Amino acid sequence: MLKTSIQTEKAAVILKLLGDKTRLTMMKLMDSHACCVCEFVEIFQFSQPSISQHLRKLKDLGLVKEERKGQWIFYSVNKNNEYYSFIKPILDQLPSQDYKINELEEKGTRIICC
Amino acid sequence: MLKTSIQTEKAAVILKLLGDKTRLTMMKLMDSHACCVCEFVEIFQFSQPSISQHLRKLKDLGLVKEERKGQWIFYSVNKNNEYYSFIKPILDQLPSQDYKINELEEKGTRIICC
DNA sequence: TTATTATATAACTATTCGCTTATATATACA
DNA sequence: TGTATATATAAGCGAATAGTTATATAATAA
Repeated sequence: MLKTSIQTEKAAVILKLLGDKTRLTMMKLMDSHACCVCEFVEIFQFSQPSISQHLRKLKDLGLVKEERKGQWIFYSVNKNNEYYSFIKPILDQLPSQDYKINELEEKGTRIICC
Repeated sequence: MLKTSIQTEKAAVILKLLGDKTRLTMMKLMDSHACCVCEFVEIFQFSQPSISQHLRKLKDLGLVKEERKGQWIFYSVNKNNEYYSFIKPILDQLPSQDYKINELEEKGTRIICC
């Protein structure tokens, strides 16, 4: 059953997290692709700790999940999270970021593991 | 025609504004009622300037509109704004705040003008 | 006119935020 | 084992945020 309501306070916390261009773009990307930290570093041109800290915040709220594959840790949107139905309509309205993945592939820096 | 996409940067700015419990609650209220500053002061128990500043931010983005009626200025969600279709699904998932209006009416502090 | 009420703006402050660099941890590989 | 690669954490710093108080502006009422 679709969740139709969410605590206002929780909603505000989630929206604040999504209210950062970097995190919002990451979420849009991770909604359709599992990505690792080094890919985000390449895409956003921020330091690796900066990317890790963004992911940490998203993970702390349960919005993303991580899966280690060898030396890499792949992050993706946690679609089993109870708030996924809240954020999905938001992500769906955002322009696709797939071209960023394509750019990685063209540069040969896309990580495809296992 | 429904707008199905929004610039990522603009979306982030809007979500950041909505990512504050006070503003988010105000937006939910104003989606169904026109409210004036003094009512919000009563509801949230913040100073009048604090409320005015929140409304100013929402107005600067075009998310709300104002209408002066005598000594009061009534604020409501601007449903003609190009981003309304972006925020509407968010507001719709939030719990109703109508009880706050009811409380004002019971206390006799609800402003109904003209 | 003068006083009152409603709202806006300015200035200030404590806290939060998002980045940085430095360092620690964990895995892969020679 | 030692070295390189990937990621996480800690500490620090400047900018942004959300509240406050003081003051200005605008409409109403006496």
